[in-house]
Amino acid sequence: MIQRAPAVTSCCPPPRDQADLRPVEGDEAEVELASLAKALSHPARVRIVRILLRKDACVCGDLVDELPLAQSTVSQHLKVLKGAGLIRGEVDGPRVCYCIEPHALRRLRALVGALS
Amino acid sequence: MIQRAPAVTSCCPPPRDQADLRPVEGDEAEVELASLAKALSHPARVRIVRILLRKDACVCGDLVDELPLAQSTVSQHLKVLKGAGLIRGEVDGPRVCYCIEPHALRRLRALVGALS
DNA sequence: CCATCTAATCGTCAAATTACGATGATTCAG
DNA sequence: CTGAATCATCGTAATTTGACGATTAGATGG
Repeated sequence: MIQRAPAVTSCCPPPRDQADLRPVEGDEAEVELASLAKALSHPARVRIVRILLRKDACVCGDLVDELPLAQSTVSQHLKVLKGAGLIRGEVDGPRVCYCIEPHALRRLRALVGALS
Repeated sequence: MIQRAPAVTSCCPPPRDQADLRPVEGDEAEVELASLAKALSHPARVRIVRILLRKDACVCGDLVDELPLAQSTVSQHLKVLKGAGLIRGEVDGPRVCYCIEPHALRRLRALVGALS
């Protein structure tokens, strides 16, 4: 059992809501959807997103405890999610605090929703 | 310019609407979302889905004409989409007629929508 | 039957993905 | 300053992906 300092509440305040005016169709939208889908194309990454959503606040290495993967592997998955813009990481002392990027999820919903 | 016989209208009649009772959370849902996302994790496959949606009816080798890819590559992408359950292919004489599997798209929307 | 057309499959290659342990960088406690 | 803790990065190996040309399998038309 590893002890850790209590989680900081909301080290990643949700950014201001803002409408996304980019189109949901066309070549760019297709590449964008493919990119977001690729980030979610691995069960571990879907799980990370779910954990971050559930905990609402941001966790850091707790993710490693929740996943049956090595720390370096989790770090790689986090990098992929961050690269796609789905999460954000904020340095908080020796830890890094990850949280969902809400507008990226909204964008994903919009793009998937446009597949009608 | 390649001439082809006129497209058959609706060789893939949409199946009966039916509510999907499977949960949108939990391990299975995560694997399912990852699987669907993986199918859409390539721009060519997103494009194929969009084309099939736009044409509403099902096209076959016309997809090859619309994509800057070799026939065998398109066939592979179609196989991936079919494997994920997103499209269906029906043999129509010497051709194969592909169309969207609407309930799979609904399922995808539900799973993505559950990422709240 | 035979030639043709369509689409799937095979074989191949380069590149990307996924996983891990080891190593580095950074921060904090003492 | 030192050591411990946390996390990123590196190096590596196994697997998968994506692309293509060539070939195979079926169906149609003559």
